[in-house]
Amino acid sequence: MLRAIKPAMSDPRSARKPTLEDVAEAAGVSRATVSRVINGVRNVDPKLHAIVWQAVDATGYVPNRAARSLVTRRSGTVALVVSDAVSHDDDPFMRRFFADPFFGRIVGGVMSVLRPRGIQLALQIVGTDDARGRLVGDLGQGQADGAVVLSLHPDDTLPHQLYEAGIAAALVGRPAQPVPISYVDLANDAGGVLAAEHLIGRGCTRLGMITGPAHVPASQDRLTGFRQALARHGHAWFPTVEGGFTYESGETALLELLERQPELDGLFVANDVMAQAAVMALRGRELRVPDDVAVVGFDDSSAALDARPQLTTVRHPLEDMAAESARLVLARIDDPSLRVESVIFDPKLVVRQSA
Amino acid sequence: MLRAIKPAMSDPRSARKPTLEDVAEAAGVSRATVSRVINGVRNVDPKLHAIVWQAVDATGYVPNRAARSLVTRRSGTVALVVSDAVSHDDDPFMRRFFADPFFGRIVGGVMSVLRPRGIQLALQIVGTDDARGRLVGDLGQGQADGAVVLSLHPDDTLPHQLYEAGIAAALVGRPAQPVPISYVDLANDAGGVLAAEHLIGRGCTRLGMITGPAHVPASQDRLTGFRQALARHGHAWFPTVEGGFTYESGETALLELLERQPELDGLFVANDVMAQAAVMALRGRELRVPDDVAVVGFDDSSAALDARPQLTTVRHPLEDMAAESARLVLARIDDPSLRVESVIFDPKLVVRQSA
DNA sequence: CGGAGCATGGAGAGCGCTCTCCACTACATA
DNA sequence: TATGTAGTGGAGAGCGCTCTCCATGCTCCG
Repeated sequence: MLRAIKPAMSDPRSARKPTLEDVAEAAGVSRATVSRVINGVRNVDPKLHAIVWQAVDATGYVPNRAARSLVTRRSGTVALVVSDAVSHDDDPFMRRFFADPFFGRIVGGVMSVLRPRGIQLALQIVGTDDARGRLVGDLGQGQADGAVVLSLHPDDTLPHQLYEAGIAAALVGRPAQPVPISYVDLANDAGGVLAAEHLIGRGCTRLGMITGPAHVPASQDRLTGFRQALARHGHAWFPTVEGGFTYESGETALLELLERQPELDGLFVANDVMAQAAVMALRGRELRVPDDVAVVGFDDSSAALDARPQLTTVRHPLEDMAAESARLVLARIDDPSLRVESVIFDPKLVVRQSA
Repeated sequence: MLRAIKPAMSDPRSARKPTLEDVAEAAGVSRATVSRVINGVRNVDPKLHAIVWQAVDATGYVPNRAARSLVTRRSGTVALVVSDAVSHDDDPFMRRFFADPFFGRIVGGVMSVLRPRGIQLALQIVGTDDARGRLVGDLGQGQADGAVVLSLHPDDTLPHQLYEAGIAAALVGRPAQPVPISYVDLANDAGGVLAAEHLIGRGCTRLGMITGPAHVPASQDRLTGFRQALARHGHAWFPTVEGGFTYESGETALLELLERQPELDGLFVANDVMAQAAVMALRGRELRVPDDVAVVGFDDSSAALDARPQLTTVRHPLEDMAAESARLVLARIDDPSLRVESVIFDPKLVVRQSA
């Protein structure tokens, strides 16, 4: 007596998935023709075209991505790489980073471009140099066709490695070291200008600024814009204190600034977290915000809303920037010879209570 | 005269990537042996082992994932699926969702499990039924080995479709409709108990609750826990008003609640956003928080920190839950016959100023 | 000393797909 | 009728890998 050799088709896990071959047989054509129809290439008789699609429906065929990318050398995937220089991979900083809306807004922006084109988004986090090396290898091998890179550290070597490896990439944020890779960025200097003009418009005359770390390009640009706008209005000089983008550094910086300019009535802070700290510290000194000192922050992060009074701040169009970075990567994948490009977005002042 | 046929190796894009074959040649062994070494299987002479790794280094070999998964039928990828029932894919709700730390915390939790094992995370957003169908097809074809699913809508059919298709999956949050898929969840009822006991501990006697939508399991559980804990303390009845988890609904609900219980001195609200709205509305009625009415929220979201006074609230261990869901998927991929499992996490009360 | 038994490495098939060739038909042109 | 020219579909190679078989060489015991 013979036993059936075919496995039970009831369990979808063991059921053999239909292949191109099966569709071809069902449609009575060759594998190649089915492939042509599915990929919409070349001249296929419209009659056959219809028959093939019918067979696809009937068999429930879904193309096998692995097989396809093995031959096309395209994975249909773009990686979103978060690169940071932490000592170990489970750094608490990363936890904070993920919990920050910043990350989600970028994901949303990138997805809005990728999804309509049926391209996958693969998330990659690299904290160590070792991980970066592996990532470059994997991308070079075609694990993804390109990468949108979030470099969180100014000394990050990843952009350069990606360039060396010839991987299609775009950076979110101008790289600290010039590197021939396209990037999107915010016109940080324009943000500084916005802050300056708002404070001057309010009638502030004794201004000051808490800057970000001097080696971060965005910090420099915010300062430059602020300074130039003030200069245009005749303010040749104002005190600045460098902060580290953290709450504590904002507090310290404010106290130092007050020492150097006790009459301060207008303050620009290079990010919201430090601005929030500054506002708290001002109130601790019995200075009212905005009546005694008007404060403008930067980022429009959740810190701006947590602060009391809520912060007037400079806002990134982050989703749009992320979307554009995805477009840049896609363009580069299509045509690697494309010239390196940068797209700069304009910030917007969000007026709340602090200024 | 002969021209060199080999392409210039200077451009990494056109340079042929080394394959197993190349490594085998360099090591003077067969392809199969190299494969064995790289995958760490079976008995390979330690001497050859060393030689092979040396050849891997020398050639800069990186395995081709597509080729490998074509034969192993494993992609080495887990999908993080966000499933919602929106009319079109670019719903503003999605924008808000991505900007919410909730999303990032889950990504972080899932990554913490996947990364050490070298497994990719692919992000998938499905808003329409059509997209859901395609997703199930793609996953069935092996685009990913399994999926962590965030179902944002109680009527979502995706979990059931995944089960039908035999795809390894785990849900974050108990499904509204029972379905044989593992899930992680918060002990929402325990959260209700925490809130009740905190309010009673403060001496509140005239209690009330603003619940979430009745059809959302989490809402029901929060109410149940709160009710049972109060009952244990002799509070047989308290007024409840149903809200919709939105700011506006919280406002409206509070006003209705005050009408039914003007003497209210203790309030439990099923999420922070509504709680924040309730606090504002209470202050608008000249009722002090927490002195006149103590308020406990739920989620420990950014709304809890935005509120003034800041909210005492019930906190999810969201990262841990997400990590566990990833573990469940991985376990199921390894052994599809595993029984369906649920892992319930305990919430924690975060005491701030509102109660 | 012969053969069983085991450790080890190689040969080769084949995963599902794309894409280059090539064959064939149909029609126009010489 | 012989030849040129599209347009169309099929045959088949091969992408890079894993894994099952099989051959080989060795040890060990009767």
